[in-house]
Amino acid sequence: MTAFARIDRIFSALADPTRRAIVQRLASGEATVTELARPFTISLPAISRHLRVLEAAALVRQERDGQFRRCRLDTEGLQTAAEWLDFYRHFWGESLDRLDEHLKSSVPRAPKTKGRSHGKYKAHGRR
Amino acid sequence: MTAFARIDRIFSALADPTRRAIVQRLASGEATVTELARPFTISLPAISRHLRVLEAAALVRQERDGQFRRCRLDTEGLQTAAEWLDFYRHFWGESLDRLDEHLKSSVPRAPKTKGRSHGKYKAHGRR
DNA sequence: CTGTTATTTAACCGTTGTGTTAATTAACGG
DNA sequence: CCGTTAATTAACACAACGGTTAAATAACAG
Repeated sequence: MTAFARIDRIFSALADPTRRAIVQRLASGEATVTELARPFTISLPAISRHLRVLEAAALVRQERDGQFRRCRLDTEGLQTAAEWLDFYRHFWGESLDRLDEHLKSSVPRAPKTKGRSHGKYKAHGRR
Repeated sequence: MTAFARIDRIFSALADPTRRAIVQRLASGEATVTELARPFTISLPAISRHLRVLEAAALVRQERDGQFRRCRLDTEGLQTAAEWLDFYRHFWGESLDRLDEHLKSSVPRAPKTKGRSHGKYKAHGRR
């Protein structure tokens, strides 16, 4: 699986409020699917599918336990997302420094960044 | 604006690959809308709307500059998202410790977390 | 003024996501 | 076995999303 696909799944998964609530709930300990569903008004199948999305994003792991299915947080997804955010957050910090340098060297405005060598690329994976 | 709404906008915004690409691009410096659109195959109006979404999420700030509109990263959104992730990531770490303690005190399995006092709540904001 | 460039607004449309209910599979308990 | 509980699969409805093109707005340049 490509790094892009992983990031995409993680942020798509976290975009849904119900799924974020599930992550929050699981942060305080494991739970079965039915237990997870209880506080919500939505149906069990809906929760079940949310869990599959979370699992595909490496945000949740499920483990069969007889009749039950115990769900736990999977740190990997959270970690990956946090790294993505931090990377661009810090990158931005650095470029601020570079911008500062620029201003100090008496250049009236930052370069227009025109004529870059980006190859045209499509809007990536469908959604 | 509630904290929940802010988080929701941020993760919804980051769920789209085009919007993440814009964030990435802006990490290396400001750009106008047309400049941002260039590497993509999608139309300018599409980019324009993506930018409004990013702005509403405090991930991008726009500033009029005559005929142009200069776009820059807004650290606030990235920061907020990173904090959200870290909070639950660390919370999970702590509860692992608590789980460990539990196991060491010869309890066969972690408590079932039944009969919690969660009030039933709906699936929050529409999408 | 007039034309050109930059960007947004409006109207529309196909796809995807999320919810539902009904039916199915799996495991337990008498 | 049989009934019950846990969870998933299937089939469907509907809102929201992200794309498009055409038209509008804004600022600049002759």
